[in-house]
Amino acid sequence: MDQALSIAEFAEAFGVTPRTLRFYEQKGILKPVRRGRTRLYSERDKIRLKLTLRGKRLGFSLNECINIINMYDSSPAAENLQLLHLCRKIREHRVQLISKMKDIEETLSAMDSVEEQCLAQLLEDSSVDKPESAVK
Amino acid sequence: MDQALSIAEFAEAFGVTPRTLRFYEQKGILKPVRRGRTRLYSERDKIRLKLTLRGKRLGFSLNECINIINMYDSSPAAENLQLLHLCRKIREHRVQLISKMKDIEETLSAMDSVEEQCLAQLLEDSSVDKPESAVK
DNA sequence: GATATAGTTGACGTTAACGTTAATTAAGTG
DNA sequence: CACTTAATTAACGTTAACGTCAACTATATC
Repeated sequence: MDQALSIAEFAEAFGVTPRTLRFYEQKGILKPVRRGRTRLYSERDKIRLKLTLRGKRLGFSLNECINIINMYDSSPAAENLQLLHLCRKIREHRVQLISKMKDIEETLSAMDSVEEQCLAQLLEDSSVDKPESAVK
Repeated sequence: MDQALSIAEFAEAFGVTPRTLRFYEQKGILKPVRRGRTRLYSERDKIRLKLTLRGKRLGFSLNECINIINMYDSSPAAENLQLLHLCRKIREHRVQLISKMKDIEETLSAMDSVEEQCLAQLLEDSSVDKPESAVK
């Protein structure tokens, strides 16, 4: 199931190009094992790429994505002080995400009202275009 | 209340630079009135800038933001066919936004569990570091 | 053993979204 | 009216995030 994938397969599976994967590797996001010089992508790479792409969809830069990922990665068995630091970063990130959710909610409700007006206008137009149905 | 603002005031009010405002103008997002050559920003510019910045926070490109804004702007008294087109664009955009919301929700719940593990670890550590409280 | 197929490493190119600087101008102030 | 202050245009610079291309290599197949 989680056998290592070649770069083309891995890229295909996530809708990105091989070039993107090499670029992410150089950025430290991915660390595929090598068979000879050829890259082989593992389950861990899969998770990290997933997190990266999700971050990007939400408007975070690659560097921000890296921070987010490292946040998740540093969890198991860390020093006490680092755990506290992690907790603080989590709270900060949560604030950002919740703020983005509010942006989305506002946009959605604005869109709802535009759609409503739009539909109302269409109804009005149709009753004007076909006067018989309005007269009868 | 909604008197026209100079470029510096307007920029300051939104946390952007004058250069950004001129750039957005050239992109067709803003259309400040001129007193002489000096730009004066109106309520309409305010709304359009707000929408633009919100779009950017959600990871949309400037061109996508322009499309979104034009969507809102084309609503009053459009042709029937265009109204239908608008409705479709609204539905498409809604899909994108809801998808982004799911991304956020997933991230939030993942963060919750990381935080939980983090706190559990901290508790465990503290009961090991202070054996008296565990013994007593 | 020639050749087709993937993959690799540079290295330069490109686009979006502004930053920065210079040269000019208009408006207010002592 | 000399001078400061804020604004303007024009033009080149910059950074992130890849795209593109060339030259090379390893493997498999006929």
